[in-house]
Amino acid sequence: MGRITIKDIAKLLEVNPSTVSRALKDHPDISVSMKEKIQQVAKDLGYQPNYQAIRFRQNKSGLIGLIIPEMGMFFFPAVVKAIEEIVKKNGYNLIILQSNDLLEKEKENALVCQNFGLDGLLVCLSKETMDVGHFTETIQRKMPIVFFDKVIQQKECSTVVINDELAAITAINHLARKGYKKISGIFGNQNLEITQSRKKGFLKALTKHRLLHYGEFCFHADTLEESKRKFAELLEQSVLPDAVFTMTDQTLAGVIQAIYEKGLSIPEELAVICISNGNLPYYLNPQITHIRHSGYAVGKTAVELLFDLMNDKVVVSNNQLELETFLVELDSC
Amino acid sequence: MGRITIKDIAKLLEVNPSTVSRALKDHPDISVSMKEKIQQVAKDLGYQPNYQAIRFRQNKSGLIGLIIPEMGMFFFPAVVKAIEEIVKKNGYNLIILQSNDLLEKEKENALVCQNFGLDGLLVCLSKETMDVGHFTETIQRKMPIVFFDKVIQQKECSTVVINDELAAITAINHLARKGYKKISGIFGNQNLEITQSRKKGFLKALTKHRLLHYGEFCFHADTLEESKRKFAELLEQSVLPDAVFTMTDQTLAGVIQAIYEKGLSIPEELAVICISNGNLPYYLNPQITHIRHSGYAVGKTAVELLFDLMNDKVVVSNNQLELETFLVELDSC
DNA sequence: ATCGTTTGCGCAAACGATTGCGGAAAATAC
DNA sequence: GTATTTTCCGCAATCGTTTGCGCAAACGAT
Repeated sequence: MGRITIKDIAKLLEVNPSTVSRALKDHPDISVSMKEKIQQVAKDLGYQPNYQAIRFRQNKSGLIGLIIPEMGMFFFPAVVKAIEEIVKKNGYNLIILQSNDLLEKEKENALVCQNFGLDGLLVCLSKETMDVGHFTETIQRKMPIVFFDKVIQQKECSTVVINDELAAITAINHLARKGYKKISGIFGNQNLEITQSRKKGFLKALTKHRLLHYGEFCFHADTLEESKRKFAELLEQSVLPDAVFTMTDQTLAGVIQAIYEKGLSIPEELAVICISNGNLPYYLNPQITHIRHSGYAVGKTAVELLFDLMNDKVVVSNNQLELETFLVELDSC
Repeated sequence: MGRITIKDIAKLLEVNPSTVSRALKDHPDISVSMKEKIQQVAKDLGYQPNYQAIRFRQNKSGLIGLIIPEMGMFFFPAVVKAIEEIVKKNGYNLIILQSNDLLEKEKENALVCQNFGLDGLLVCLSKETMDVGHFTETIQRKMPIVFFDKVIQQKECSTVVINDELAAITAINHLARKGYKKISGIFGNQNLEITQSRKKGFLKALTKHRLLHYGEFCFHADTLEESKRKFAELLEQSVLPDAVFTMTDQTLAGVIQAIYEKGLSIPEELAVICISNGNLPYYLNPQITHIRHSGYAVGKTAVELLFDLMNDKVVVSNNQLELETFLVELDSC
C-alpha cells in the first residue's frame, strides 16, 4: 500500500472521511472516544496529510517566493540565509528564482510565481527593470509583495531599503575627517536607484567638503572585472586619488585587485572605504573600513514585513522601511 | 470574476470541460475547428492553468528540494546558482532548506520534502549526520535523491563529490615541490567524510615526502573564528610552519586573518595553499594558490544527475560521480 | 443497402482533504 | 411523558484538471 490517506483510515474504522478529518484536527463535533480511536489509528498507520491536496483546496501554496538578480558571493547569501530561517519558522517554505539581471527572466519569474499561487513574494529587481508593472498588475491583488534593496519607489509598494544617500555621505564624511581630499567613487549599474542615491550622497558630501573638483575620479562598473579594469586604468593616470569609496562589496573586490596589482599600500598611498555586507572587508589586508549594510538584516526585515502584510497586521499604508547603517572603522582609512 | 478556469471556458462555449482540456493540449480527439475556437477563447479570457490543481492531480510538485547546512559566503552560493539555473531550465523550481548543521532540522526538512511531494531532492548533509536513514527509508522510494559534497557513501546512494584525498595530495605535492617542509594542515569538522578524506590525503602526501614529523601543526576548526583563533595560537609557538594548507575557503579566511594580524609576509615567511571554490583566493594579497573545487560544477553535476535519475536515463546503478579538481598556481606558494 | 470503422465529443469518476447542512440518537428541561 | 436542546456523525459537494470509456454521427467499404 502506498501513502495512507484519510479515506484509508475511514474505511478501516468504518466511519466517514469527514469524521476522520475533523477528529484529526480536534474539531468539537467529534466525541473524545472517537477522536482517540482515530488519532491512534492515524499514528499507527503513519498517516501524513497530503499537503498538496490541502493547499489545492485552500488555494494556498505554503510557499514564499524570492526573486533576485543573481546569487553572488557577497550580499544575497546573507539575505537568503535570513529569509529561509524566518520563512520556515512561520511554517512556509522558500522558492528561489534568479532573474540574472534580465527583465525578460524577471517577467517569466513573475508568471511562475503567479501560477504557483505563492502566498507572498520578495523581490530584488534586476538592473534592467524600470517599472514594476509585471508584478503589480497581475499578481499583487492576492499576493503580497515586498521589494527590497533594488527597488523602485512607488506609493503602492512596500519596500525595505537603507538610506543609501546617508550611507555614502557617512563614508565620505569619514574620509574628509581623516583629511583625504582626492576621493574616487566607484559605483554599480547606473539604472539602479541604490546607485543613484549613493552617488547623490557621494556628490553631496564632496560638495559640502569642497572636494567636488575631484569628481573625475568616478566611474560605474557592472561587474567585478569591469571595476578592476577601470580602476587599474585610473591608477595609470598622472594624478591619483588619495582615497577610494566603493558602493558595494563587488566593486570593492575589483578595486582591491587593481590596488594589489599596482602594489599600492593601504592606507598610506590610498585609503579605502566601502558600503559592505561586512564579510569581505575583514578578509582583506589591511581590513577595510566600511558602512555596514547587512544583508541578513535586510532579508529579515523584508520577510517580516511580508508576513505582517500577509496577516493584515500592518495598519500603516506606507510600508517603506529604511534600515540603519553604521560605520565600522578598521585599518584602511 | 476571479481566475478563469477550464470550466468557465466550457460553460461559455457550451461544451464539456474535458473537451476544453483536450483542446488546449492539442489532443487528436478534438476537431481542428473546435480546437481553434477553444484556444482563441482561452487566449481572449487570459486563461492560466491552475498548476496547483494539475500538480495535485498528477501527484507531481514541479519542485526540486535542496537541503544544505547553511548558506555561507563561499561554496553554497555557487552551488545554488548552478542548481537554480538548471532546475528552471528543466521546467522545475527550487526549494531551499537549511539544516543549520543540525541533524534534527535535517530530519524536519526531510519530512517537509516528503509532504511537499517534491519530485527530486539534492542534499548536502549536516556535520551531525551519521547515516542517511531519514532520507532513504521514507522518501527515496518515489523521490530520487542525489547527495553531494558532504555525503555518506553507501551503495544505494547517488553521490557527487570530488576526489578529496587527491585534492589534498595535489596541494601538498605542490608545497613539497616548492621546497616547503614544515607544513601545517587546517581541517574542518572531524565527522565529515570530506574532512577525513582530505586529511588522509594530507597525511599520505606528507608521509611520501617524509615530512610527517611536522604533523603537530594540524588542527580542526568548525568556524572561521575557531580557525583564526587556533592558528593565531599556533603562530605563538617557538617552532613555526613554513607553509599552511587549509581544506576550505572558510578555514582559509580564518587563517589569513591570523597571518595578517601577526604581520607575516606570504609566501616569504609563510606559504599558503587551499582547496577553494575559487573566489576568495583572488581577493587576497597575495593571491592564494589553490585547488579549484567549483561549487558551480558540483551543483550542476548533481542536479543533472538528479534529472537523469528522474527520467530513468541512468543505466548504471552505481551513480557515484567524482569531479576533477585542478591546481591554480598564484602567488602564495 | 448493410456492416464496420473512424471521428468528435460528453459523461462521470478521480486525486485528498474540507465543510455546510441535515438528521438520528442521546441528553436535558418542563 | 413530551418538548427542546445538545451531541455526534454522515452525506454530498467542492477545489480545477485529467482521462477511461461510451456513444452517436459521419464516413468508408463491399
